Amino acid sequence: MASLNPPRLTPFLQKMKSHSELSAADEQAILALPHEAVSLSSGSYVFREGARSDQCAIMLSGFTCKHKTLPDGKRQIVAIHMRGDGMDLQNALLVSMDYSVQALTDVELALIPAQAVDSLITQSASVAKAMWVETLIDTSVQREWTVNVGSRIARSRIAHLLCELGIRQEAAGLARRDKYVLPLTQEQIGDATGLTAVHVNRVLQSLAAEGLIVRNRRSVKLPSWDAIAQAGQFAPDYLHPMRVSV
Amino acid sequence: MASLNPPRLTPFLQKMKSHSELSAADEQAILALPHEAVSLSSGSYVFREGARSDQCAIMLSGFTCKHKTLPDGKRQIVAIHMRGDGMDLQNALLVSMDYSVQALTDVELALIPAQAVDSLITQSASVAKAMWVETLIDTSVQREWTVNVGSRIARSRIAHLLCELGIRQEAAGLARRDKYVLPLTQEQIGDATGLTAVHVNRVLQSLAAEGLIVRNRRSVKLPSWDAIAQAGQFAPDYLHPMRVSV
DNA sequence: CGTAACTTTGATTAGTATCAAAAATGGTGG
DNA sequence: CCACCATTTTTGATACTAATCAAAGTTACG
Repeated sequence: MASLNPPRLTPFLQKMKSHSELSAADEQAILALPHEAVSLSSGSYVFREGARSDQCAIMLSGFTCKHKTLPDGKRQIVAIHMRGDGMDLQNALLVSMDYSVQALTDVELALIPAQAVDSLITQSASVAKAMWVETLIDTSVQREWTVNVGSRIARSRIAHLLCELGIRQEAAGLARRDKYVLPLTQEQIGDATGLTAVHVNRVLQSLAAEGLIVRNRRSVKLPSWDAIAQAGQFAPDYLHPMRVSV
Repeated sequence: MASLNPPRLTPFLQKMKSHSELSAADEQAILALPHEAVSLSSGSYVFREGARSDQCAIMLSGFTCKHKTLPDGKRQIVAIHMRGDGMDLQNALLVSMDYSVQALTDVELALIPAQAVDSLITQSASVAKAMWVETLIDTSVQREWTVNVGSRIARSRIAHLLCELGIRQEAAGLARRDKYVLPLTQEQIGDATGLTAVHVNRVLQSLAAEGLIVRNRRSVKLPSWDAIAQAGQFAPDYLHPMRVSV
């Protein structure tokens, strides 16, 4: 189960270290967390709404999203996860999940027994704090998503999402903020921004016409960061200590 | 500064105990947190966007909201707080705030030096976990707010908000879920749901005409819980271990 | 009692959803 | 490597929800 060579959890550790001080012992303990590496193909579910899980998941590669489905069939994507992100750390402590996690691309992730996380944070106060900070940042990002879908017009919502994905991919060492692989279909962009796929398509075309984005298959270029950031009212503070290091 | 008689932090402790096991020593330690009780009048600010604070706040009475202001002047309320809620516990660990906290009514709150919270969680792993759970629940609520403004029509958004406020006031021992004081103006309901005050007014009138709500000054009655819950697609699971105990 | 804040009403417009279908793309098996 | 099928993107026409603008009532409050 555990596998230390190569240390799979390194991306997660890096992210933790970007905002928290960890001792060498803490780092070792995190890397030594027992886990199972799992590969899933695009579209498959990591967790399903309402299920109970005793595992925490950490993204190793690819992209997943968290989404909730409404009685009328609508579906809202509430978060996107990429390399280094921990998902459902709360399974270490909580209850049943009120959302699903689905693979947006082929993904690899590490599944950690929730109990192992629980005992680690019991042992180490600094790891516990670091995990807490992870959650605090998640909350902060979630607040900004609420703002995005609640207060911005379609054009800004989409621009904002594109900026966030750029910054986060850059922070994760996956790409440059102004040129990256967009892991979402237009339908999914709609689910994340509270718009229909048709309208997303029209907005993307208009952004392209203005030269704010250049689309090429599944990748986007953002020729002028300032321009797209302004269109999206994007201010990266809410991503917090997610330092950009490329 | 500290004041143990009467123990002001009891509502907060109760909320923590509703989801986490705490030893007698932990309970004492929480109640003994040094703090200053502060009264603010409606409209005044507890924290301001961008400021840095070295204090955590706990609601003792009244209502506050968290909101973010956009460059175009729009404002999105992203959370509402009431008795027992801890706000900005993250100040124990983090950085600058990317939102403001404003009193919706006259409020009393306890201000705790962030450093005191930090040292408490360093000492007690179980308190640290309980604080973490608080944050996890906040995130869960925030996800549901994202869904609310992102995926629901106006009528459902408002109904959902009314249900949440009812359940939470009931859980906090402030009122019954089906009859409580609504601490928001229609403008503020609009800011929380991503609608204009004018439209909120019209939707409230239509909900009243259907008999789903009965308005009387600042209080609401919800004659049929099932009906309003259905209108709002309200499923309380996202509030998690917030047990209802009246 | 007077004023500011809040709620309500009416008329019009703008933004986005909806519906339907065609075009393009991507992956798969023969 | 091509043909085929499913998925995704694109286009067009229309409907509708909610925003906007403006102003009149109403309520709360000092």
